[in-house]
Amino acid sequence: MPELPEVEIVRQSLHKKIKKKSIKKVIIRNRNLRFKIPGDFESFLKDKKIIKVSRFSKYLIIHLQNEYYCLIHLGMSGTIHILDKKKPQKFTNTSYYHSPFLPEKHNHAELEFDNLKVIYNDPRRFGFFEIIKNHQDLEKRFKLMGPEPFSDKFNLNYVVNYFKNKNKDIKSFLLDQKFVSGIGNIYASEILFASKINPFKKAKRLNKNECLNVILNSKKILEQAIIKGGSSIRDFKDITGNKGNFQKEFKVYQQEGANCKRTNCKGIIKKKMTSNRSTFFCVSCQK
DNA sequence: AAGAGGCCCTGATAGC
DNA sequence: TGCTATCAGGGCCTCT
Repeated sequence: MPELPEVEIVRQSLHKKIKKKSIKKVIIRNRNLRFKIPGDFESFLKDKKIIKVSRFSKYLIIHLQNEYYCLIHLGMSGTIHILDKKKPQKFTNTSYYHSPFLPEKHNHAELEFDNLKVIYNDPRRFGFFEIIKNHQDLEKRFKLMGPEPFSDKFNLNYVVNYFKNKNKDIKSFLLDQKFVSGIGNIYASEILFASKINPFKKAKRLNKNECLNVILNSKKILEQAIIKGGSSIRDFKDITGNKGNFQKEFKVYQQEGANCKRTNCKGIIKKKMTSNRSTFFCVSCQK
């Protein structure tokens, strides 16, 4: 669910809250996430100081002392909540769409600090944790993935070469983390609308200019989403914390049946399901 | 080897 | 009311 912009919003507030603090206690209530949390997970974190929280793609990276790293992937439904023990009534909500109240169920993991608790909640359990024990392994871990849209590596040469002879449709490539990292189902549709490209066009059929538009719009839309605090498509009516606003900017996502927002376009927004995922696009101006 | 599709899981909502 | 079906922002695995 959370794509790069949402994970970045979580990162920013998490970093502010826990940097330079030491983990006093680790509680795992349910080890059965996307991947099983190993039995020695707690010992890697306990009594370690947080250097900083960074991010690659949709992964949060908690930098621990001694070059240890704890990766967190939120999957589809993972959220992170911070409970301030000094003000037990109030939650700082680093998730971008839940209500400010801590959910009662599915709080699978807790990191306790002196006056603070970080709680990982994930109903569907598609998220996961991963411990990485040195800097080289961290680099290796993300080397297998494509560049982020913001990276200089995500340029015209890279994309044009990558798409040669590729018979898969362009939308699938935007979701393919080996091609580009951080884009998910919402922003893929939005990027292709902005680029006036039909999501089901085969990648090898894209000309240079279309490739360039995909590159530029990927950067632009993700940047704007971060500035707007991410997208909150569910449950955001009661948020007092970091409420996202980018969902107000959706041009096609969840806009099935609406008129195309492009001036002078008379098209209708259509939704198409392929392999259980929805794609939204204008039938008229996306060629 | 690339590409299509199934599957992991729970919850919210729609339709009968 | 209570059942069933469908869909949700991800990504790994298997089959062809």
